[in-house]
Amino acid sequence: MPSKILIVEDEAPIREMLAFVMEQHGYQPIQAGDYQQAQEKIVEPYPDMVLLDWMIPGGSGIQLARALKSKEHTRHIPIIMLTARGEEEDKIKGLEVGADDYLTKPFSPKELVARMRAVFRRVSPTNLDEPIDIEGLVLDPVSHRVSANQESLDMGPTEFRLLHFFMTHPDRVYSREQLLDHVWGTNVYVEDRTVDVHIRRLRKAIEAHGHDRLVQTVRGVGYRFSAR
Amino acid sequence: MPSKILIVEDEAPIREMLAFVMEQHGYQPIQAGDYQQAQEKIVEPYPDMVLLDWMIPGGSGIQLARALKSKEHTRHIPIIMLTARGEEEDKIKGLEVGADDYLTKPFSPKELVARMRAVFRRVSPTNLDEPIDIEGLVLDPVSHRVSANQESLDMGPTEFRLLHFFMTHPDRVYSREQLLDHVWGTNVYVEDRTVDVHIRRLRKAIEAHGHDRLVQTVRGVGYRFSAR
DNA sequence: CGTGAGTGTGACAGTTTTATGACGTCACGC
DNA sequence: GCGTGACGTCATAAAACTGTCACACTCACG
Repeated sequence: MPSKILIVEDEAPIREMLAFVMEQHGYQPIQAGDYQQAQEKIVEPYPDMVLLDWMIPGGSGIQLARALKSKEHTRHIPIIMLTARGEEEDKIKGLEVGADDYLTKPFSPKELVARMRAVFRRVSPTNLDEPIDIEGLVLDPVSHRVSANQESLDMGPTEFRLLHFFMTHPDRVYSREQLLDHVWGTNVYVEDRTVDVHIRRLRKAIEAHGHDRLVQTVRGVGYRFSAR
Repeated sequence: MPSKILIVEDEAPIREMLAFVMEQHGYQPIQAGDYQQAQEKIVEPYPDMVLLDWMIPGGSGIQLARALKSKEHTRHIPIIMLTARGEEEDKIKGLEVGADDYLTKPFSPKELVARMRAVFRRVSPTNLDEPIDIEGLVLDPVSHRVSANQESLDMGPTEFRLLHFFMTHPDRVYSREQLLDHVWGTNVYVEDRTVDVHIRRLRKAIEAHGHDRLVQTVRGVGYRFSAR
């Protein structure tokens, strides 16, 4: 799941460089050259992090940070400030306003990415995931493993996600489209019938243990996961 | 059985808040405002976990952590450090001393509880300095040696740390990034793929004894150490 | 019984991800 | 200065996974 990173930086070359670095590391950059643009980009789907140049024209970064941190829906979005050397006071102010970290220019891409990782790690709550057990079929999100009778089952990543979705949403019929949305993610274009194939693979993976009945076909509608 | 949680925090309001949160979640809070008090509270019945503010007057948190981890009866008690923003080095030190996790203030009660659960889950089985034996593969943290069938195995320092981390955190997937954080340390910038190479070297070091299955690849996610 | 729509299956070719061997560098002890 | 061992990075080989098809099979209904 590529994270959306909003880059607020008025100097185009630097902005482009940042965007490039983001792409290199699997993030999805969104660029804004000034306060105005930034405001416009902060709409759903919200960015997962903001890289905020402190000195953007048309309003200081502090305003944007404050605006972000004061609204319910954007409060949680972490902000990394980018400051020029020696703007110590700004750093302090920035942290007070709610920035989560800062970097002093010039910085290396490596350092930036490392900081981003650290911030992400810090702000994202730990998984509470407990193992899910349905009819002896156990899915443990922590070890990322499915097992039955102490034996681990082998399956591909997609099958795992599919099963995970099913086990957390049992006893309910989902159309192929809904499954695509939930398991594959929105904005992924794939044939409906692809779901069938993965259902098949999932069944195959768990059938050896007599659990294939758990995945049920509802003709004309979709699939359901249920212990009956 | 409510778990006793020792809260070591000098700022009374924060301490009270923590105690309140603990009660809300069914834990039994024990409060200490400084090092001295904390020492006094660490008697039978021992607390089941310590929330330790790093900057307590009358002795730094590190001392308390070290004291706890050096005594037989308290060695196993997990410690969660509470640090102020930006004390990166302290975190590292804290983890070295034996803290099990850390939280950066300010943090949400939700996050705290989540971390606590995670730590409980993680630390429950293993002790710190005792040799760890998994499937005949024995790691002695004290002598810094690994052996299988009385034969000691040869591996580089990084592989040893990696194996040590794995053996103390089995049955859990870790992404390459997480492994870098835990084994290489934060603020070290190396490529994700470097982990692969060390996994390779680790496997090679232990495979001669039929233990290579212990290190498992979880495609698209990372690696896991598990006896299956 | 036919029929047609809806599903199950096995195969396949393209991609993505991981395993592996090699290489240059660096720190250290001789 | 010279080996030596450990590291991180690369290029390439090897696996594993994916989305689609074509075709077999089922089921509901006339």
